[in-house]
Amino acid sequence: MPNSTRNRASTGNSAKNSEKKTTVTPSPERRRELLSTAAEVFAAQGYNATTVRRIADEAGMLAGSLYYHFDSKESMVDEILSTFLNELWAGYDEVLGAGLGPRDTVEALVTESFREIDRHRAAVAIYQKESKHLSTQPRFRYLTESQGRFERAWLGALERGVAEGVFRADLDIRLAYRFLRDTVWVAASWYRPGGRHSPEEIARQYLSMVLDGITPREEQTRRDRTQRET
Amino acid sequence: MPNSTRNRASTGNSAKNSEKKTTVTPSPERRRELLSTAAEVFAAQGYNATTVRRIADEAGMLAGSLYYHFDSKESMVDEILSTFLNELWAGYDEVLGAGLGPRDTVEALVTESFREIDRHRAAVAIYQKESKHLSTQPRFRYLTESQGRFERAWLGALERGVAEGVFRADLDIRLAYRFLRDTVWVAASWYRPGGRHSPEEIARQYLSMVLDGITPREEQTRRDRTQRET
DNA sequence: TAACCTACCAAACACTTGTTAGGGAACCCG
DNA sequence: CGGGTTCCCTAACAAGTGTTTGGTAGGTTA
Repeated sequence: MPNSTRNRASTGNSAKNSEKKTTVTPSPERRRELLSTAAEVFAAQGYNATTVRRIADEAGMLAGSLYYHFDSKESMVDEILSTFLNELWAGYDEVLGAGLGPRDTVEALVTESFREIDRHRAAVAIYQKESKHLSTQPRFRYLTESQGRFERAWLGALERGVAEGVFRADLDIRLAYRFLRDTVWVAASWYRPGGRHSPEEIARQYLSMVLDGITPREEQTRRDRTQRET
Repeated sequence: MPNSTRNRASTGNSAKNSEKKTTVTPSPERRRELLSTAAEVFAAQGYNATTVRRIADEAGMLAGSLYYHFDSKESMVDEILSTFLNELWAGYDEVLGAGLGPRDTVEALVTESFREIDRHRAAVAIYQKESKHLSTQPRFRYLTESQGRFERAWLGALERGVAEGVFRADLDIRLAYRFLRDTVWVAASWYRPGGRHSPEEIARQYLSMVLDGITPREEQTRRDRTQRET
């Protein structure tokens, strides 16, 4: 594995820089197609349990043919996860740069997260299951970095919220952060695009539970009681 | 894999029943020790990514020696998960049979869950990551069944709660169920026994967020405002 | 037509995987 | 002492793994 002889330079190109680019140039559209099916299989079976033969099978070709488009199985997850995280942070940065208040920030982040789950369900599922032990490899260091940005963004919003009195003062901030983070992302394990609820609808419900709890508030109690008496 | 010849019957026992019991009898304590380290590795690396050589290494022995105690890698996860689920349901059944009201039931289930996480952190982590694709195999059908009991228990408590007015009437019950279930069990991914918070303490915080939300309620707002003005 | 490029196949290679077979050291029991 | 049991090691096997190599059908270009 470490000393895999770099080949495919048989046409005798410039021998100076050992660029990763192969001499052939697969079409980016086909790459995306294959990555999409690969992501689906990874998400369903788990990364390690998925054989490249299975991916090829799902794509209607043989195992070796995948290596015309990608240079390793690892590169596939890498590309799946990194493109997902790039799009995710594009959305997040927009929210974080909008100068919203803490509560609006939290709401916007949650909503944006569910939109990303809607768009990248498979990638999110992979991220959840595999990021922990993938991030130990230097190649996937960006996973750890992303997690750090994630934490700072959420913790910041929560802290400001507590300071401004829009969030409860008796919250354990770090616990609340993990609570929010987890509740949002685990949805990828059961969410199916095109189902009964739109991402925005699910976000609304989640926010309602997280912000106000599942027990009735004063006003709601009064209103419900009135309704029940009629 | 399908036609692995059943051996180890060379001593010529009664040839009638093909019992799984081997002729040798490893000590149950040693089994538990090995299962504990195996669970730790499974939880950290994932089941498929974990080699039996790695487990043996962690246990200070060689790969083949594990097969004196267990007859397959699959048997190890099986035993880890089933003993965990047995203990879990012992606790759950006690709660469910206590005749509590819906809210007390939910509180007791959550608290019990965190106690189980405290005791079986590794097993819970494995259950989360692997149960989905393990449950497709007939050997692990009990995982699916357990999930069904799980769902009925939670949904029942939630429905009764809504009917009695102790939970909000506008809840999407199934969404709330998944919300509760996930928020509780994902804690196993970051929880470390012996940390700052006891299981009961974490359960209290979680319940506080789930039941009352993270925004201040009327009374709290008033009290906090008073405190801040002093 | 000839040269070339894209996208795949067929077949293998090197390695890792779970698992097995036989043996042997330490210990208990008679 | 001698037989038996417990627990592990050494050494291998067969299947499966990711990956590479060379080839080739079909389309495009000149």
